[in-house]
Amino acid sequence: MRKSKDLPARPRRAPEIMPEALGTVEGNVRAVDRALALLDAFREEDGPLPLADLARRSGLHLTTALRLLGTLESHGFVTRLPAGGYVLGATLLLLGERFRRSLRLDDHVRPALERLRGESGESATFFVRDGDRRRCLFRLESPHPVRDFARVGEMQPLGIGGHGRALLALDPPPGERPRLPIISRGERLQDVAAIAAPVLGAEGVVAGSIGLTLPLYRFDAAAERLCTTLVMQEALAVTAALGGDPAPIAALA
Amino acid sequence: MRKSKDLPARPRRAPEIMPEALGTVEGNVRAVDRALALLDAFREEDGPLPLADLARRSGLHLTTALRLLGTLESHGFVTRLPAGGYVLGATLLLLGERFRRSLRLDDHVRPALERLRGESGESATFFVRDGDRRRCLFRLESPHPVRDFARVGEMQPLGIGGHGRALLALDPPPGERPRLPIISRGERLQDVAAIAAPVLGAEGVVAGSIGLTLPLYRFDAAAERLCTTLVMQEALAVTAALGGDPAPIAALA
DNA sequence: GCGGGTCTTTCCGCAGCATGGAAGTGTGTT
DNA sequence: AACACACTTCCATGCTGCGGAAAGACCCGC
Repeated sequence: MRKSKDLPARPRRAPEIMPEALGTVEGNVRAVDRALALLDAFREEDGPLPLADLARRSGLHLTTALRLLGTLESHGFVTRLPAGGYVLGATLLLLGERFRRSLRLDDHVRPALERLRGESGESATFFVRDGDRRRCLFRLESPHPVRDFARVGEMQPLGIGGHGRALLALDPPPGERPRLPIISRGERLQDVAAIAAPVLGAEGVVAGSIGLTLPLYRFDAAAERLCTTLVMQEALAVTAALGGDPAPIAALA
Repeated sequence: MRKSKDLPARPRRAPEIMPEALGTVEGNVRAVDRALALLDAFREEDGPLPLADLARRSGLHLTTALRLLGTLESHGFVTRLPAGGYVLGATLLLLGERFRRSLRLDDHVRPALERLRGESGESATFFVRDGDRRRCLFRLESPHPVRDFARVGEMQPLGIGGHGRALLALDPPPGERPRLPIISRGERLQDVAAIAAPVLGAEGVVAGSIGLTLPLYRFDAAAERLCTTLVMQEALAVTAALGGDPAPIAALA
């Protein structure tokens, strides 16, 4: 028995992946794929979307979109307005919070961000690595009328920008030795400065990156001194709170 | 043609709804229903869940759960940990924020909550009506070590508790005339006080309810005076900011 | 080491389900 | 009125998701 062992190694799945007219990935349940595509069709700023728009955006037949939306609605993933049109549903808020909570960062990160913003008056943000990018997990807006923009949940590139470099700072390319906190001036976004430092978790891996962002014109020598101090202080504090070892961070200060 | 018109009116769908062993609602796409049930299977505090647990909780066959989770994963709705087990995925955070943003309340409600908490030192919360219940949309935690609990996204009953009554205060039962803000002492939760007032949107309908909650033992006469003032002030301010008419609220002060 | 347990994954034939065309209803516009 | 458009219902078809079976992976305790 265990004949499969004797057979020559064979690809796990049919290798002839056809060119795929639609975005349906091999091995996925089509109906679910399409339903999730409908959720993705809600882009940033649009209000209620009519059925026809949603069907068009997701490339689905009207009938199909209607049926899927009905199912999504019965679970609270979308809401159908009496006036007509669909919006995202409240269940997403619940699950989104549940996701964030499952990372167990709220308790320590949120207060740290509040201290940062409180003492600097600038926007405070926390990113985590997500694959080969980074994702904004927490964000407190500066009270200033002029400020940069970023949204919770958003993805940004790794390796560039204050947080983008901070997340990699503890595994630098050979020969380099970054200084913490990372200071970026107009690096990813023009006219925006960022001061960021990595945070270590209990397992010794980088848990995320904490920092401040502000318009470049406000980032004078005094602001730099203040932000540098504050960010390092909180990076060390959060690391300690998470049970991590502050030494690798302090070593690069 | 159109023979159906000549037939006697018949129920739109087969009326013999079978007892439904599973929770699959009539007229829904089964595969999607099940996939969403899997997401719901992630309850509050549990860490990574193995496939078998998820299948059990949602009443699905192992094979089915595996397939659906694969699809969910490819859209970032769940993440499979290298160590084994599934957790909710980051896409939910994005969509959850997008949902909240679609209500267009952030800009005015969040700063108001910050002022409330700043001046009172207690937890500030904003609820909206959701069907015949209410849902916590925003929440800022008090810095006090002793405080009540509530989570963003959570549902609570209408008609009871400070916010539960505030949401109904402008459509009172005949003969009653509630006073604003609503003050609740240990009404829904023992030992918790709540001070809440409704907020009106541009259409003249109740947009939500804003208020403070604190442990009852801290709610003395001085605290009551302060909280009452603050909550009314912010309820009026947010109403004005949303383009609503403050008069109905002020009239009940 | 062996054997029993649980969890995970692949494979595959069948049935039932999701699919999309067609036609119906309804609302607003010319 | 006639049209255009958005939404909804109905239904036959054939494809797709289903779950049984079995193999693999890994953990135990003996």
